[in-house]
Amino acid sequence: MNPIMNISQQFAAQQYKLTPQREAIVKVLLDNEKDHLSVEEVYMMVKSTYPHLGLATVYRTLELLCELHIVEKMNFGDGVARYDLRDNDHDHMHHHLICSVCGRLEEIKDDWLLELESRVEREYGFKVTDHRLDFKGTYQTCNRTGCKREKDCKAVS
Amino acid sequence: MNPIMNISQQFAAQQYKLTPQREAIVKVLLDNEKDHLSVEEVYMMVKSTYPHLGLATVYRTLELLCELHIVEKMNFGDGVARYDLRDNDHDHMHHHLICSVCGRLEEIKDDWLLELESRVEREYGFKVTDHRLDFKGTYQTCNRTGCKREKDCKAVS
DNA sequence: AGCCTAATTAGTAATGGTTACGATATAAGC
DNA sequence: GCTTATATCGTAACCATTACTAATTAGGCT
Repeated sequence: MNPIMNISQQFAAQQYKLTPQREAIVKVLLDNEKDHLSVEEVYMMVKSTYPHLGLATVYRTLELLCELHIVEKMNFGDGVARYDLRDNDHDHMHHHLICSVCGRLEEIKDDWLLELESRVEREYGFKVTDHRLDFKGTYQTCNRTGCKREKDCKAVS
Repeated sequence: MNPIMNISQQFAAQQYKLTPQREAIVKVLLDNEKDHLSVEEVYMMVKSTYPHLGLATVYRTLELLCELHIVEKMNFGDGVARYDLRDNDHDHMHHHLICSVCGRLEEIKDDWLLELESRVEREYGFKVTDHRLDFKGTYQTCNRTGCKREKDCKAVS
């Protein structure tokens, strides 16, 4: 099914109105589904096709999309929240590689933690509903020189 | 070795001065090593034994401790940075359980990811230097009723 | 097609965590 | 003790986010 139709139906089903602003924002997310856009980035991109748009609307819409499980809000320690479209099938299951050299952020669309989650349940009596797994490091193709300490310390892991 | 002596040596080794303020802050961290204190929490606790203390000093000191690898800065999505003492032996290796019901945050002092890290290196050409693994869910002892959606959406995962 | 009304938006002010800054104080080496 | 680079204090500035108000609009109803 056309993803925008799908999302539009989810809006209607919960009595949310599908305004042109919301539609434009969703379209930007779909066009950039590989990225993890910040609010400011989404704002800028939507502005180019819909110049009359308030920043607060972007905040409100992304929060709404989060509530509808259409996007996931996350924080990579650069001081801004970022949003990622959720897969219908894999739900919350993906991990990240964050390169200290080039800053690239790659997504691994796999769930490697099923084994560990059952172990947590067994050993700690803790039923996992969601998880987060990020790896920080460097790509072998990114030959690095010098010390990266400062950059790493400013960020929150 | 006395941990405060150890840290004091690390300060000296890098020509940082061991001021009473810094010592008081480190002492609070050592006294609460199970917790993940926020800046404000550290500030309050140090104030009780060292009333004449500026908030900015706490920020600066915690950043310094992070630079020296004595603490780790992290973000659990509640809007404030939190700091955790690093083990000398296990370095960055620990995971978290975060309970949606009671808000409890438990640390797992184990490294379950060595296998996955070598897999990342093999399959993605990515050399891991650090990682983060958090599980969200509920303790079986926390019987829950109702919907938790809203709370989860406000937070960043 | 044209109302009605609750939902939505724009614009901006307020908030709150964090950082920057200038003047004062102080730890450590001589 | 004196010197000086370093650290502290208090506060103002900063910036992402949220709250608020008046004006607009989508969608249901006739």
